[in-house]
Amino acid sequence: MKSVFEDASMPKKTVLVVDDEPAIRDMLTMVLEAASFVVLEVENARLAHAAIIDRRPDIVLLDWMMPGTTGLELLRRLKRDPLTKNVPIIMLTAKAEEGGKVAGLDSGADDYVSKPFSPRELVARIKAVLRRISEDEVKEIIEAGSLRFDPISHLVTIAGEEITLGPTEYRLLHFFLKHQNRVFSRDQILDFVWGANVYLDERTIDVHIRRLRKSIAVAGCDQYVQTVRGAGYRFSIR
Amino acid sequence: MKSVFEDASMPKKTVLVVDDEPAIRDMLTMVLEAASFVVLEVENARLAHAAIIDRRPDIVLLDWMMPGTTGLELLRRLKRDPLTKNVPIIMLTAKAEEGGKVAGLDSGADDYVSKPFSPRELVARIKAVLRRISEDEVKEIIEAGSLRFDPISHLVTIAGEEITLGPTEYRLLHFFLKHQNRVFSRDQILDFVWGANVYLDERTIDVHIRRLRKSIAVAGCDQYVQTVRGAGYRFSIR
DNA sequence: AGATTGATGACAAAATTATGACATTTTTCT
DNA sequence: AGAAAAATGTCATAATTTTGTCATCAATCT
Repeated sequence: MKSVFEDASMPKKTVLVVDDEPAIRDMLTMVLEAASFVVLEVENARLAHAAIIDRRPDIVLLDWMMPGTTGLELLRRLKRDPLTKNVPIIMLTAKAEEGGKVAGLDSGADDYVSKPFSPRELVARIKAVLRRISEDEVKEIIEAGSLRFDPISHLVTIAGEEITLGPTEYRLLHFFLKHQNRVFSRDQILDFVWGANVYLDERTIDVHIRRLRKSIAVAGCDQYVQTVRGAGYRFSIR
Repeated sequence: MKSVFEDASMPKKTVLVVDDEPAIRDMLTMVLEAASFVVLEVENARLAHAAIIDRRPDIVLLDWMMPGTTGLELLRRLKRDPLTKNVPIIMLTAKAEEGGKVAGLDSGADDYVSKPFSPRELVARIKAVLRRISEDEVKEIIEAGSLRFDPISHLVTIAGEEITLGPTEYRLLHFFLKHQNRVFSRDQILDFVWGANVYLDERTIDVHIRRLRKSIAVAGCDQYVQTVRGAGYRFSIR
């Protein structure tokens, strides 16, 4: 499966690079432009905030360590502002410090890449985040058997009957519906539904699977959520 | 910049170094071990072939210029043999000759590094190849007779009917399907399906063979799993 | 026939998944 | 803001499956 971003007909995505060191900005710009992104550079948090509102980048690469307002501070500010809180952000950190990692993700970063990183890895992460985001933007009704999923009205029905789902179960079901007839390991499910770098006990997935099954256990729809021993779970109407 | 990937939790990858010059082998070994690879060394093509089958390295570094069978020749041979053709290979060449480069890649090398190279570059290339390989690993639908094996949905069907397999039988069948019409000793099967350095009673293989046969005993598919007395087992639809 | 090698059924231990309960955290409502 | 309700992540425990070995029987070879 080729990445959607390699499609020349597709408008290029814009990345905002926020880093105080010109050398690093240059490096990132080179890498990202080679990967067909449009790159914007700013050197501090204030300019970053302005650029995000002004230029509406598709994603922001934010350096953790910056003089003045730190990346973390900016991250929090951005996530608080309704105008900017939907812009995906990838944090760049010098070291994989556990503390920083957790703090950053808790504050809403979509992913986290520690320096030094390989260009290939960075680009892959960016694309992964963008893919996740753009997938969520697809609002089309999905039907599977007697189950009907309507992302627009945020309504799930089985044989006409409305079903109530918690936020997580809703996302989980949406994910499954978008990728039917395919096994996913718990790891993958975690990545896609919860987001990268979320550390949860693998067993927690089981619990959510159970909750989802319970919720859609009407007309036997819970059978669509299938356990594949030793591999993970699969959604299939057969 | 420091080394990029240092994940102690990952099982170490094994690199086979094929080069006739001891000095170069030593150098490579040092570099690779520093990067947490397990290194195997051999000095010629014949030994290389044996080592690949025997030790199953995750990747091979192959010198272009060698007395006797050249690297290119070995590369072609490896890519022709179904048993070895999936092992990723990086060619090492003395100079970046355009011609050689093209020939090597055309013959199936996964990447190409020209000497002299920086240790960091070499390690980066190796990791890049390993990542690429593991990403698009074996998710191809395989059909044999009325049997259909779909790794994507993790589904095995015979004449349309779904078959249930335990994890081990599933892997065993997958292995057989990828290497049809070829006898494997129990030792080899153990290595391929259970993984190297796993000690199990040889008779256990028999039991799993039987379980696999029983599971696919629909439309006579169990006959595909053939006993080769004194040698091992073979999967063949004839 | 005697010796080897493979096939099978039975088991108990090990591994994996399902579930119900609970403490917290987040959201919603008043 | 404060109370009430909903949602979440973890556990401990139960329910299922899977797996490695054995003991025994069958087939093949010398």
